[in-house]
Amino acid sequence: MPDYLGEFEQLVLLALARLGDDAYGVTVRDTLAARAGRRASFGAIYSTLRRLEAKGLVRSKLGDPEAVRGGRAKKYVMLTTRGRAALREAQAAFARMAEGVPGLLR
Amino acid sequence: MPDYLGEFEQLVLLALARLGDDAYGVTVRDTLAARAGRRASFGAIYSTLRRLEAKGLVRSKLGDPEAVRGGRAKKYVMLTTRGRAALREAQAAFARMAEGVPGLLR
DNA sequence: CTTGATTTATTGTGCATTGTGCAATATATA
DNA sequence: TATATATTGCACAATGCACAATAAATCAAG
Repeated sequence: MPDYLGEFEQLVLLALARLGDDAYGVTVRDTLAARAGRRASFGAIYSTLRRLEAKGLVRSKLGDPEAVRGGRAKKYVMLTTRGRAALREAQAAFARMAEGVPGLLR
Repeated sequence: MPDYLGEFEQLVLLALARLGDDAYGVTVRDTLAARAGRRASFGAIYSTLRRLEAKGLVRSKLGDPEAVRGGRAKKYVMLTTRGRAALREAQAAFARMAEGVPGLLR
């Protein structure tokens, strides 16, 4: 198991951080599309969430079904402490690399 | 060929942007170690550079050998316009995802 | 009411792409 | 021939990705 987060893993973790309590497959996908401009399939998203959970960077909790058509129980996902730390460090590494480099406008 | 840059690809491109004229295998490796804290093998670096060049994100030019022991010609590498644009967009996607999220201190 | 259609949600799976390092090779000076 | 710097050639592991299948809910005939 490597120490580093992949690019898509980082995007998914950022989506979780952003979504807080309302993070599950569909909202993660929508957030990625809306903010990152990234149209990912559910397969991509759920596979990644599964791997992140296996690494202990994310945990999940099954919600209650809702009384609407198709209201199957959602699997809510959230960052663990380790997950938040890993994300922070990965983003910090990018920031250190980009710091002071002209033409990148962060 | 995917549209998106991997995590290590982005780090390497950032190293190139930072190094400017003096980017080749060894300096890229040193920059990654010094700024990102990432100790990558030369195999990792050269493979990635090769793939980035195949995608047209990077170009290279063989330098002149130097009159020092082991002064074999270096292969200098630089970002193409497309490479710089791809890097900028990839970093911007992260920035948009991270924008306004507490606990990430960018 | 009960059975199939429809809707939201997640899982299973296989393959493509990226990440990684070891060993080999190339090319210079000593 | 030895030694130092630099690059290449693999082989394999990890991540990225989407299609199809499955699950679990409500709706709507008949």
